[in-house]
Amino acid sequence: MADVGATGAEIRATRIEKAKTLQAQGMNPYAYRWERTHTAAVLQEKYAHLAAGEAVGDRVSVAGRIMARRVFGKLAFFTLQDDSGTIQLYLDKQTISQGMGEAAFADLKHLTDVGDILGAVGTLKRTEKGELSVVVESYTMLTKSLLPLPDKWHGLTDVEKRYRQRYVDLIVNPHVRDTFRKRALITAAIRRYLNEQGFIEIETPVLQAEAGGAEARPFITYHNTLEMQLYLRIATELHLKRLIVGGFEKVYELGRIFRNEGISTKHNPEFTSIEIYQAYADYNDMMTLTEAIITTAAMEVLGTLKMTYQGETIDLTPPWRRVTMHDGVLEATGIDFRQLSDLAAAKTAAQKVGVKDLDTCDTIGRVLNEVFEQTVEPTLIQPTFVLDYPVEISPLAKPHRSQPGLVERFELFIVGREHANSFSELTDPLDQRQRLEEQARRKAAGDLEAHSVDEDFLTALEHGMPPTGGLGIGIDRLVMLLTDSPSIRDVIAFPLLRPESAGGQV
RNA sequence: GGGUCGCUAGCUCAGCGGUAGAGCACUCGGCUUUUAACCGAUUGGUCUUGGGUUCGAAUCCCAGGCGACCCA
Repeated sequence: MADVGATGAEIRATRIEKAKTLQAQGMNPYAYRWERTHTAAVLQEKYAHLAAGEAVGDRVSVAGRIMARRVFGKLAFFTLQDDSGTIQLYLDKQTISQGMGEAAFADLKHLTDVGDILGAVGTLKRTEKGELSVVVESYTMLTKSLLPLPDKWHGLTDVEKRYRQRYVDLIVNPHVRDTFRKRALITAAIRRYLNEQGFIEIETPVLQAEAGGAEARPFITYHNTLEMQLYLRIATELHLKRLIVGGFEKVYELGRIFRNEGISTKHNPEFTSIEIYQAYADYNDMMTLTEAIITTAAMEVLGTLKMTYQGETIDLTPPWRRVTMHDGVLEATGIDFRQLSDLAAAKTAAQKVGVKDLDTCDTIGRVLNEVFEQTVEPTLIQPTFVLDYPVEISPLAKPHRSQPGLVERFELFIVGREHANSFSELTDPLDQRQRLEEQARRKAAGDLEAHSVDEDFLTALEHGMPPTGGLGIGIDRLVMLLTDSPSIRDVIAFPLLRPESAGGQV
């Protein structure tokens, strides 16, 4: 193995040789199991009291990946990383020779690399420099790594490589593992809270004959035996409502949604939402529930409701501000849409305050929404419920009990982004049919995101759905908020990327 | 969809018309208290792909690929 170079291929070849050498010495470089007594974090805590230079005879067994090697003539220090943290291995020639024979220390120097997964048995001591260490009596190669890890100091920073090779990102960037641990804590805390409140989680179909429940373009797939086109769900709404019709009074589903739309720092084609439906409740109850869920999640991972996101201070302490869409727009622009009854006048007023892209707005309500999105949304940094949306952009929401032309709907905004969407659900089957048929007309006229008519859903409503409050929360955005992550790709383990080999290789 | 920027050694980056560079990693030698260990010696490249301009292209031009950011 003399004269090896340092290209990736050469490093790999060298390591394969090392694995063969280990094998020839009777050590399987791909072991079956390891009996571990302690994780790194448990050791660090249990022996926190050891003073520098102090040693104890307790024999422990650890395992993990070698993240750093500092090798001297007859002494070496390895940093071993496991799921819980890191622990230093103190490897001196004399101790290892006693445990494993004369050649063991030289083998350690020549046959192990950063990246290998090692098991080690030994006693504990805190070195004179203050690092808790396992004084190794014997070690075992558990897995020989063939590929080098990124630069130990700079790590892996290339975002494309981080997403494409997330396993490397996770090995060398500890905060990435933290983010996904927190994501798991958040979803677990939300489920625990809802279960305690008497909600049950029911899984509804991902494959659907009609993709309904939201304004979005679906993914299309094909079932061979049925010989039919199917859609991946764009929402869980219409099936969860069927369950309310069926007599469940508190249901939810936390799961994957698919929308065939653009990719950005805030959008991944598959993402996770939770939708929650509660019989005999309205959107006011849902606001309280939203506050409870998000504060529960925040306390779980942050332990406080006062937090920062990308340098901005956010206070999640309820109750959160509530403002109607009309009042929000009036505040931001001086335009009072309640005084406007003419589409052209509404557009003129909107243009006057710098709102663009009004061409497709064919009703005053849609103009209002456009003005809201462009002038108010980005300013809603602290948690804010925006209430009472135009009926034409809310085809599944119940008409407002006192405001004609509006529905009982709110969206929650934090750091200028939508985090939740909720209605007093529309339960009148005839009104619902009219609204969906209007959507179907828009779809026929070329609106790719318009709702489709789901006849079975309408039939369910005709059997009678109790008054119901519904709520959807975007889990990825919530995790972004609570982990201070700037991009949705930071909270999705394997975000969708175009394959490197795709396209016009000549 | 439009604009801007990026892609050079395993990793992080220089080089911007004249023989392809550094640090870390790798390999070899030395070293029993390191933690970005240190000292010494090597080694490592289809400069994202394809065209073009030029005596000469990593560098300039055109087109493609992949990504990042901003805008829609």
